[in-house]
Amino acid sequence: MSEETSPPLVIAIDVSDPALADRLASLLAGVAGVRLAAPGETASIALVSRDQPAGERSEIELTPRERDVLALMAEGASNKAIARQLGISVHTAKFHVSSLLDKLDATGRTDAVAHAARRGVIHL
Amino acid sequence: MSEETSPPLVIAIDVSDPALADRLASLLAGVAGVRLAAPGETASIALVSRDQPAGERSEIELTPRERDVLALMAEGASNKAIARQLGISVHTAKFHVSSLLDKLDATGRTDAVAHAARRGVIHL
DNA sequence: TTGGAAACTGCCCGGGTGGGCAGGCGTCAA
DNA sequence: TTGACGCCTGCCCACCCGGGCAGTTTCCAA
Repeated sequence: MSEETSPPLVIAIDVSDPALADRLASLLAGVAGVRLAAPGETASIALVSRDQPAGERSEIELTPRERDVLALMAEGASNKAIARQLGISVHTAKFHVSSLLDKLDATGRTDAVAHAARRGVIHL
Repeated sequence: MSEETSPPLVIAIDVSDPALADRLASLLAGVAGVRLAAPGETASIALVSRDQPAGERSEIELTPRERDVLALMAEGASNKAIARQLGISVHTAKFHVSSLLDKLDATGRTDAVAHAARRGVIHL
């Protein structure tokens, strides 16, 4: 073979804005070692849009501790598990969870991680 | 290039595999019109990993009813709420939830929607 | 110094959750 | 016909969850 150091990266463009998608496509077209995925092809890497609709930059303000708790919640951790892994009491874990539900405008922990994921606060 | 027709695209690399992330970074470094986001900077576009762990292309098989229940779970609905909206008993709702926990290999409903989202079974 | 925010802990309690048990029905393929 | 499967229902029970109450400490800014 012609000694490929590594197989070309297959990249999918998953951007709703057509103009931006087009621009990305032409930019990547000239890059060696990269190939754009055919429609329907399973790519290993994707280019995705990351900004909120521009009016909704609702950077929900979470404290460091709340982020810790939120991350564990997204792993399905119970209050007891959160407490153990963070070295705090169950009561404190519940305290943080309660704040999270409040800030994320959620009715329960499942709703909370779903909201957080939707708003880009966490990445699943 | 007499003039910049548009500002450079700020791209974030959000890939867990360090080697792959590195490769992407060096590939993109030489592309005109593209700039890599600084750590913490809010990028408009992100490169994300898209493939399952390669052995686990597990198109998890859910029954139609299970998809209904899963969608409601992702909205934070309780078993009672699921039952009411689907016109079934709470027991049946619990039955479907239980099947979902099993199929999604989750420890609880929060874990279930997180897993489903990660595996692309649902979109948040 | 005073105040506020973050983080932490405790107790109580109604309701939700998850697991186990034991069934029912209709459909569809072997 | 017999089985498998999806879908449905019921009861029991230990445990978890979320909300309310009240309190502590530390740290930082006004």
